[in-house]
Amino acid sequence: MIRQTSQRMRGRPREFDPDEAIESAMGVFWSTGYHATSLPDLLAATNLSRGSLYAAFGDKHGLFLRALDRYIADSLTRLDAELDPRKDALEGVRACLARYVERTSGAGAKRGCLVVATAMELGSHDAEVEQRIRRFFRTMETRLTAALGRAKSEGRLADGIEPATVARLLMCVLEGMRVVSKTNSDRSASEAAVRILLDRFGK
Amino acid sequence: MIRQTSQRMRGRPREFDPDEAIESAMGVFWSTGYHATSLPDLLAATNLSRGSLYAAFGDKHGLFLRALDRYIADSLTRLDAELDPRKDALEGVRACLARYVERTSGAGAKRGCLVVATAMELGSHDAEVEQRIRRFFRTMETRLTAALGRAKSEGRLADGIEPATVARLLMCVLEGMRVVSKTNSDRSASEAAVRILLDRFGK
DNA sequence: CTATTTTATGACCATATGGTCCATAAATTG
DNA sequence: CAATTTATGGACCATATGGTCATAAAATAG
Repeated sequence: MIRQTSQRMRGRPREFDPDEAIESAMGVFWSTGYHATSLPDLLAATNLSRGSLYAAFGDKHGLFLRALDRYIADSLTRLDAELDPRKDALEGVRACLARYVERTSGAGAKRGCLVVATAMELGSHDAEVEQRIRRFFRTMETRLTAALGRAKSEGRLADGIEPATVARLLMCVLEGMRVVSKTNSDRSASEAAVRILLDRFGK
Repeated sequence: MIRQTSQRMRGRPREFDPDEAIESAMGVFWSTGYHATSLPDLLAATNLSRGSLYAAFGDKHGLFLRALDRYIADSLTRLDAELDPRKDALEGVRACLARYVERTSGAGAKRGCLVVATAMELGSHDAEVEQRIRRFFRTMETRLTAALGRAKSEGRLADGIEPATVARLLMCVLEGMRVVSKTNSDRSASEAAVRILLDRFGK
């Protein structure tokens, strides 16, 4: 079933790129949600026939998991770039907040976030999904805590501010922005809300 | 179709209480989501036959709207009680935050929030739903702004803190808690996050 | 070349879906 | 009582659903 694309294999070669298919499927699930996405939707987006899709990914759920994994990996890659230990820690956190403001403003805002949508739609009904979401949130919170810990050791955090506590607060703020922006993508309000946080917790 | 239960009507009287049916339907939509809830699910929860349900509520979507309206009304009732102008404003905000911490902790946390789930699942695909969610968020933010405005005029807010900005921040924090708590209902983390906010913005 | 292995295609399937309809029951009115 | 109005339950319907399978096509091995 799984094969190395780099090496010459026996049978008829695959005519599509599985990564591209996952990327396309991710887009549909992202804008439409899991249950509201039908097989025909996925076939149209990926340009696959039913048989090919099932042979490659097992079923709709399997494909969804792959798409979710890709979305999460992309998110963490961006987060890692921003919170790179070689860069200024507080500046990294600031960049991260700025990105969320950016993503939840204007036209693209209404698309929301695949992780948040999935957490709400399947969170407590699908163990495989739940585990992935939990792990993602935990990882993100851990990275934020680490960055804030560095900021603190550099004396850049206001007195009495605990990195872990602020990290949890930021998690709520960031994921909350994705919810609120579904019906209100006013950029300046988000910017002000984020600025007030940095003003009060940094120094 | 719509009739006054208080007044005597001509034909056979209804054998069920529509409000109870809406309440039951709300429960199912709340734990299961819109698309994942089937007609049989709703019939079982409400103890109605198909005919009765369709006669009373039009269709699944109509019933959902009624359930959503009820959920929103309940939420705003609680919010109003907490932010009652006759009570201490900052204390009211504190109570509101405490209630969200409560709701997102322990066993019941994983049920999430019907508004947040709906915003993510149907937000940008269903105009009637979107309007309701937008209005709810707008109302909630307005009430928080008003309460914070009162707190400020009583000198209970830290210097340079804008009520509208904090209200938006609180919106994100509160709705974000509902997302994060789907996979992590650790109470103490939420408590600490909320406390840090009150410590820094109140006085 | 033939045999083998793998993929692609789309017809096909069983079932679940939301929604409609109607015969019957039950209550009210005159 | 008869007539009227409404509610009920469930049979029924068209369609959409996720999923399977037989066959054809393309590549390699010998």
